[in-house]
Amino acid sequence: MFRIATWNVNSLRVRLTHVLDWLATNQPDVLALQETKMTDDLFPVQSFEQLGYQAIYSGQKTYNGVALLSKLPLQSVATSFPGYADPQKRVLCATVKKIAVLNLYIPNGSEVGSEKYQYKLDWLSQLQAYARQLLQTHTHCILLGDFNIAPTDEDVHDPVEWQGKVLCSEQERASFFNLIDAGLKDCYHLFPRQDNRFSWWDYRAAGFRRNRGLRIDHILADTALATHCTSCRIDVAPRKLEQPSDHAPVLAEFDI
DNA sequence: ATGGTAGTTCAACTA
Repeated sequence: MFRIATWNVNSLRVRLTHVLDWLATNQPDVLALQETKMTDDLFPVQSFEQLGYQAIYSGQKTYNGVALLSKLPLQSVATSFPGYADPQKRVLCATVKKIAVLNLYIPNGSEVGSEKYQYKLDWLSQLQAYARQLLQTHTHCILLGDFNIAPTDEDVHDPVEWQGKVLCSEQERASFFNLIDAGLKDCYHLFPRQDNRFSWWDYRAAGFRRNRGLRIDHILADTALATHCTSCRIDVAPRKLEQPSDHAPVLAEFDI
């Protein structure tokens, strides 16, 4: 059995006890974190070691930052797409059990047509190339993280309100399905959909209380590995705690 | 038509 999860924690400093509690309860083999918002010298390595997790991380001050926590040995780490120099720390790749695990914090994009949106599209085209490379060079691949893309209207609380907006625009969605077409499955879709189950809710305007959410955090597995997936669920429990992240963790299980 | 909150950092930015 292999259990892997993703969680945008929106500051690991603030969310450390939430993450430690969640690890202790759910016992994933691997947890991918996004938006750690801390430099590597401040990463709380020992807190995770005490729970039996090795940590690798690529962080920066104030923004972004990704990490992988693992009970199993991690190998061949990469912290960027080859040939794409990005000062923003959004990528962390390692192999676990001969699976290439790619932890992603895809840019938000701010607003359709903005400079940040163009950066997102450029970044996504870099991801396309790297994902294809990984799929060719590794028997198994898992891409997971905060994709900042709601793939279809089913993933949006109010598709009319969100139509054409960032996270839902045609170009972003096309890029997501282009990635799927490279040979990946959205593990969430391998099981009956939990109605109106989202992974992110805006802190503003009581987004969570009103379930005004989007499903933008994903776990994708290569088609062969996907046949071994036995569950994939969004865990909203941590979103109900005091001082929660605006994202909920997503957890998938494989019988390998 | 554009606010609402949260985190980092301490005025303004990102989400």
